[in-house]
Amino acid sequence: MGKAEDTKARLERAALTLFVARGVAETTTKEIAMAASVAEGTIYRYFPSKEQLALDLFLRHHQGLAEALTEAQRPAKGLRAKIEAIVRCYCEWADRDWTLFAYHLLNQHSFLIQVPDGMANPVTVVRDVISQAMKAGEIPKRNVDLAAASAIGVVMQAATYKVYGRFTGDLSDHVRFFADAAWAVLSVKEK
Amino acid sequence: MGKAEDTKARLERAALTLFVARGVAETTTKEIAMAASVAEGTIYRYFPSKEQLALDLFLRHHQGLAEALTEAQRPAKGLRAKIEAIVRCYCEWADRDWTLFAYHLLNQHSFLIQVPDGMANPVTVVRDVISQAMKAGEIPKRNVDLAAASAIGVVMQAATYKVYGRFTGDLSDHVRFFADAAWAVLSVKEK
DNA sequence: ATTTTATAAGTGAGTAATCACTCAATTTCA
DNA sequence: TGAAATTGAGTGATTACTCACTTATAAAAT
Repeated sequence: MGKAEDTKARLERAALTLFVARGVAETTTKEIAMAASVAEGTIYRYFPSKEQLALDLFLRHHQGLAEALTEAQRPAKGLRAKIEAIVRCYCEWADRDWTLFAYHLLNQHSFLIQVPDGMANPVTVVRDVISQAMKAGEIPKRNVDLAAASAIGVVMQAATYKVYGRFTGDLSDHVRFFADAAWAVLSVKEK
Repeated sequence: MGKAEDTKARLERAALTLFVARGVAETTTKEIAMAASVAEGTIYRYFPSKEQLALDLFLRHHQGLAEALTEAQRPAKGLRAKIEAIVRCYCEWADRDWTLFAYHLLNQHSFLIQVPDGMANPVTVVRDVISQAMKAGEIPKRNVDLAAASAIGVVMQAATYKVYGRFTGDLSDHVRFFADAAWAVLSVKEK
């Protein structure tokens, strides 16, 4: 890794850690610089602004996750298998870089509206899979967004609880449960 | 309503609306005052600081919701009925004052650690109900926090989607589905 | 090899703007 | 008429960002 790239990576990691620990607005450029062992001015050699740095970090993870989920579910046949593939991929992303994952999870509200049109999107991937399965008659037809939200919530709220420290250990340890639970949610029948 | 109480209520409502629309850190005291049609200084006759105002709003809803959930589930017999009572109560709170609800939902990260020990807590209520049901053998035994997170996620993620505008209409319209889905999550068997 | 030159990387004091909060003066109203 | 409520200009502190300058790196010329 070149010197410049190393500096940029150090800045991103320092910012990430602070953003998760104290929030984006509450983190100062001086703190980021100190944590990365550079002067404040150096930040602006690599990023046009603090906000852009924060957005870059978000979008990179957002797009990367979306593409990984797309690839993960593609070879799987049938909704049940696709769900498991998606859940496994998601949990592995979370466990691989928990700080980045937590940052993405905690700051969706701020950045989701700034996702460029056409950029790969984790939510869309899941929605499309569910929509297909409804058309194919694999699960009961209902409001797709509602069903997707509830199914996704099964995993995301567990991840959120881990961020809050309410439970510990790898998310991946619970892939089977999450997949079964999401499947159960989507299979709920109108009575 | 007295004049002072009216001013205080207007300030709270103005702050709430702005906090949801733009975030707490991004909302200035000047904006809050303008939205409430008072001078900036008036804020400080009713609240010691902007942060305390934000915390007050959060804690009042947090505690109110926890107490309502406790009452709602008490008379219900059996987990299935308790779940439905909890879900219905939660959705009604959301629909009754959506701005306050959205504020609470979007700012848990910042305020949850500041909840005083012993204060009624929505999460604890649900956790206890699930824990009881596991002990009673109504549902399979597993990590209570994990199960609670996934069950709660079914409803909370749907609420989050509504905040993002991904779907519209009252949450209460889907109580039956949420309850069925949460029940299905908790009933998932180890294989 | 040594010096010169060019470019990239890094620095940190300084700047302009913002913002939460104060307080002396004014208005409201019982 | 006195207490309570309100006002808004003022204050001190903070902060994102700039920029003139220094240092490191490497290529080119001698």
